[in-house]
Amino acid sequence: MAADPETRLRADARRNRDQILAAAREIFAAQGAEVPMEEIARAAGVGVGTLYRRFPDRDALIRAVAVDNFDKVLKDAKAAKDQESSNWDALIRLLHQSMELQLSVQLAMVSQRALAILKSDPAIKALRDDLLVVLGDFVQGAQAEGKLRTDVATGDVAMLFAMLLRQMPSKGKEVARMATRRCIGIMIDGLRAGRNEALPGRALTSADLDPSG
Amino acid sequence: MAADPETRLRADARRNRDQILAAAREIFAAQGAEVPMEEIARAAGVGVGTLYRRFPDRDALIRAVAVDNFDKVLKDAKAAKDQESSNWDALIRLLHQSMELQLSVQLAMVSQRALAILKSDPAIKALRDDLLVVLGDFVQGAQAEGKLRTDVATGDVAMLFAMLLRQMPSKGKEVARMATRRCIGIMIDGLRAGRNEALPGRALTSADLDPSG
Amino acid sequence: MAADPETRLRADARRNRDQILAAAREIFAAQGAEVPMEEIARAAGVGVGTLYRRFPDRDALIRAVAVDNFDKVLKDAKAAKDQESSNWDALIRLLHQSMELQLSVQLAMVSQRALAILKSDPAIKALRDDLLVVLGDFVQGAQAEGKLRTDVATGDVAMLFAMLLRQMPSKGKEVARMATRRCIGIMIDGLRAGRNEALPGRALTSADLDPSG
Amino acid sequence: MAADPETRLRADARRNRDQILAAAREIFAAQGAEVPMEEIARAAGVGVGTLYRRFPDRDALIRAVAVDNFDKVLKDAKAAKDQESSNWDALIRLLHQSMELQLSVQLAMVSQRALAILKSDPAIKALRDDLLVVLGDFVQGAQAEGKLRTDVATGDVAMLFAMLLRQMPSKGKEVARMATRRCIGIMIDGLRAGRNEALPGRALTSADLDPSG
DNA sequence: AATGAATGAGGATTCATTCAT
DNA sequence: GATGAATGAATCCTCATTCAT
Repeated sequence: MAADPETRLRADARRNRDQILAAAREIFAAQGAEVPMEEIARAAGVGVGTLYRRFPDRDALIRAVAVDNFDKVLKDAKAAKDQESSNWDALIRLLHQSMELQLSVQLAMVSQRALAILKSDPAIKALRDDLLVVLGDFVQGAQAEGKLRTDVATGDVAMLFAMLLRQMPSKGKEVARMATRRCIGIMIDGLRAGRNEALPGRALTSADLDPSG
Repeated sequence: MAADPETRLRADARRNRDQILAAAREIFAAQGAEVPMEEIARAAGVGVGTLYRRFPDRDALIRAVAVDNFDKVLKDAKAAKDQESSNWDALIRLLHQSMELQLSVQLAMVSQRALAILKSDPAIKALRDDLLVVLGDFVQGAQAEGKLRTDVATGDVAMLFAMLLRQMPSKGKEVARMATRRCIGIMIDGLRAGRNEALPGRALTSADLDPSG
Repeated sequence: MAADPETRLRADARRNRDQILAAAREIFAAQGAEVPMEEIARAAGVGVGTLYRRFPDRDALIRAVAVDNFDKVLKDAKAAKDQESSNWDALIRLLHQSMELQLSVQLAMVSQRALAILKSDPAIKALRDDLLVVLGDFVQGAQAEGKLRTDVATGDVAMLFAMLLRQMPSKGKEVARMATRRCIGIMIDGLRAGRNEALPGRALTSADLDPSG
Repeated sequence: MAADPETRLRADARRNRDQILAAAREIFAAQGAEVPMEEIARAAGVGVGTLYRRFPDRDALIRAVAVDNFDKVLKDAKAAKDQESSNWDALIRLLHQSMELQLSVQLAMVSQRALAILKSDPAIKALRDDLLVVLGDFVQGAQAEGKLRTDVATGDVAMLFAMLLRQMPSKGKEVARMATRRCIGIMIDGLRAGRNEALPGRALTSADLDPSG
């Protein structure tokens, strides 16, 4: 008798949490991270009070959305590693999937505030570090395979990756989608080993991405 | 006695206007378009009242910054056309210069609000259209020269261009600068005529960029 | 479960709304329609936020006060019609009651801004039209009774009425009250059928009051 | 050589002062006393700086407009006294002229702020006192002549007078003008000696008008 | 636990007044 | 003296967060 109601509540609570997270992701992606909390609550079909019960303040919500999404990227990356036959293919697959992830990670880019929040969250940092490790494996592996140009490093690829994680400004969803795909294609061709101009500077490593400097 | 609307008592007034515009550009670029007006005024070394005398509201300021910057990009593009020996070189130069312009055009991408404002300003629209024409010339010219892959069109290049017009999130200015340069290099290699994979979809034209759809 | 838009959680909400309206009426009457919103909120014993939750902006508040008051005048007029034995008596009663209503309708006269707002509100227009109809009945009835001079029409009486709906500037409430009563008495004597000088111009109708010309 | 430039300047200065005063009167009458100083300056065809040189602040300007106008009313009253054959006629003439003065004295009524300012100005107080003396003479004289009802006193008439000094809200200038004239006519009929109902309270004297209580 | 009303601090904007030209 | 640019205090309004129901 005591266990059930609790389980029951948990189910409700989780549903609420998920709805809020989903609504927040969508709205953040569409309008940036500065939307009124009330609007997010409305989109999630709950009252503001409920939203605040789950996420003590806006920062917590932003963090939660970000964790949720980094998590997805990481899962995708790992899946790519497992399922693709070469590192180069895994890398290409990941770049292509980035398109699907636009709605999420772009958060960090769209809002200075969000960026500041994310930088300081250990959970997010951990996920990000994990992701960079996986990406680093891809890069080294693909270079070993002779597919990826050798004058780039993990940081370079991450940068390209980050660049893609934005919404393309264009006529409509269709075009935006195609545009992203084509940009990815061009980038991949630019990354391919073989006939390339020398790049300026030095290869960028994961360490270069740390925004704490 | 004042010859044009840009003379007279403008010793200080013009100076103030320029300072405000410069401060706004920098701050918008660094922190997005939602910074307190007072902060911009402070950065410009004037009182809020002065800021509002020059620009009736935030929208007007955003517009002015955008016009100012599109104007610079366009001037750069024309200079590239005049001074470079081939269209391919002009295109490369323009892509590289885009780095310098990050602080400006990114405005439109960083803030939904800014984007909405810019879309509706005829002056900005005109500048943008001009820019697309110049870019279109480069693209066709460079393809005629055999330097640019022929399965891309103006819209593709504009998209890459737009993608670059953001601030790279990274350790410091130095790294960010290098990162951008390297991304540009990779993109250029991806654009080079010759040995490339087929791109998905169809070549994007200027028309595909029109956000009115 | 909420039956109409005026029930539910309105124990406090409705109380607040009423307090705000009452405070606004009093303050508008005393100091004009330009008082800081904060002062109104304070007088109503609520925070500004609450005021703004109920009335999206100052205009809405002015409108609400005006509607509230026109409503009262109209109710009074209808009561006079029902309870007085003659139209002349009803008219006199209404003129006298106007004194009680000073605090309200004068709004429209005291502030250009308020006037502009009221002119454009359909709800207020409707109430005003209703009031003019009732007044018109009084006028015609009283003339038929031989009590009201026949060279006046509804518009004339409405004008006198409007003139009374102001605060008399004078030593104190007592005197102001008496002054109004005496002015009404003088006007009534001036309106009485019988021994009068001819009035200039033509009788003013309801149509002459329409400020849309 | 020394005298002339000074006289010359005086002429200019006076012209400016008069233009400002005229503009202020018109604008105050039309829009109330809260219009931006800049608007008044513009209407007067001078810069704000000049306005402020003549009138140290808004209050001073309001005071000056009021003095100017009370002065006119007083002159009119004295002229009426001299030129009309009876006190009753002089009183009637004054009431009628009140229409012409609407644009001015209404100042005091339209704005609480203006009222407060006027109350505290000795020059205005003196003019007002003078006016009340003249009006008192009219009243007593007309009662002696058997034309004015004897249950009214100066204060009553001043109240009626004050009531008229507002802009009538109506279709247009024509109608407003006629409405005022007709209201005056009705009031005069109400004031006429003879066949009247008893008024409530007691006759109001000049002392009752003193707003300092 | 869910809801939405209340609060008030924060940021936008206006305008009286001052001051350099 | 005249002008209009600059200043900043005052007021409007929004929205994050808290709390009574």
